[in-house]
Amino acid sequence: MRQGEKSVGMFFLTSGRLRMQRVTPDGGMVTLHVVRPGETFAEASLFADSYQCDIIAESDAAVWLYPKVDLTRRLRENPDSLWELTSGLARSLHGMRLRYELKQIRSAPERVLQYLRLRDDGTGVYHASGTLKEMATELGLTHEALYRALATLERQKRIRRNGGDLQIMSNRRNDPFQTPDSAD
Amino acid sequence: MRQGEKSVGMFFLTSGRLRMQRVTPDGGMVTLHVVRPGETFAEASLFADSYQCDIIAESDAAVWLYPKVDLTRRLRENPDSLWELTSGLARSLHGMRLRYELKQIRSAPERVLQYLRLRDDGTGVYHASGTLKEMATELGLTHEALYRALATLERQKRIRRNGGDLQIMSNRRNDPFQTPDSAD
DNA sequence: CAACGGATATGATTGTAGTCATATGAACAC
DNA sequence: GTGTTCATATGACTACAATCATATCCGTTG
Repeated sequence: MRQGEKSVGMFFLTSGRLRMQRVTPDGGMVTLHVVRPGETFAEASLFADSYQCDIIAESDAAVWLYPKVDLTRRLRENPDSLWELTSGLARSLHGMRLRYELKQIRSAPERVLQYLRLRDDGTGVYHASGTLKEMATELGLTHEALYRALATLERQKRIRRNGGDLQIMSNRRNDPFQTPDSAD
Repeated sequence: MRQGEKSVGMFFLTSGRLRMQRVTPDGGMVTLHVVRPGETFAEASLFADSYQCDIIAESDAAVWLYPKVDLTRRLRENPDSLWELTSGLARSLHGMRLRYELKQIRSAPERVLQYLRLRDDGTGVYHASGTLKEMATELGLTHEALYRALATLERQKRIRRNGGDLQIMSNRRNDPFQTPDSAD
């Protein structure tokens, strides 16, 4: 899909990897976003007449297309579906903010720990879905850095590992039953 | 505002700085998002009954509240306003993706250049609105790193500076008036 | 079985952004 | 005029993630 083409609708990526990029006036190339499976993209096409960027498949990829005309009609006729789209966008936005904030953390061990905390469902156990390499990519680290970070955290007894499971070790300081933690 | 409290609505920050954070089950603290002036936040509160995080004012701050009940009523009665909210979210999402992608670039000079390219309106001139320090914050760099990056880019003749203006120097390959610069 | 590829791991080295210190210039107060 | 504050700038040093190399373990395939 090319910059300036008429927008046909919104997409959902089922497999592969896409790169959204733009040619800048000075002739340079800027990557706007890398799309990974499970993501919707080009949502803005619903509100604009043409795409403002190129989309390149970095590998064989499969997408669903939500054709603009169908989708807008459906959204107009059925307010609930629009509501659903909106809440989906709000969720995505929240997710992006989380990922962004995670990247503000420079130290690899800290970043990994916060990542695990975000995924903590209360049990404190994170069962690595997929490989550590994938987790490294998601964290924006090289896999080597992730291995080292996990080793460091384990050495510091801040996490425990068995097999693919990662368990955060409690942080509570004076706890028998939890004292209010100095919150920054 | 505290984790678990009943959600009262969505906010818009006019001044100050807020930190959205969450206490994790292990007693640790995770920053979810730092809100800066001009941003809306807690959009998800429209779709949930309670806030899932604390919001702390890091300085004196002023916000507008869009009360949930009023807003939802208005959005239900007036589909156009819902449409507007949705497109706003899509735009915010796009903006976050840009910022995220920018952070993937590790080299400070490259990051700065891409940032300028994103802001290129075609003239190739970026008039620094605000200080360079603010720009550094937005780029996720220290101000020292930004000063050095700008100096480097200027030395490499990839940008030009006069006063507060930053101009990207052309990169075009087949430009008769320009030596082909190995781009990327 | 051996051979291969991939994930996991760790060691050695390097590049570079962060950190701390310091200097200059402009704006402003008194 | 002097003092204060802030943005801008640069130098010195450090920390640490990336990079490259190497090794082990495992599952698959022939």
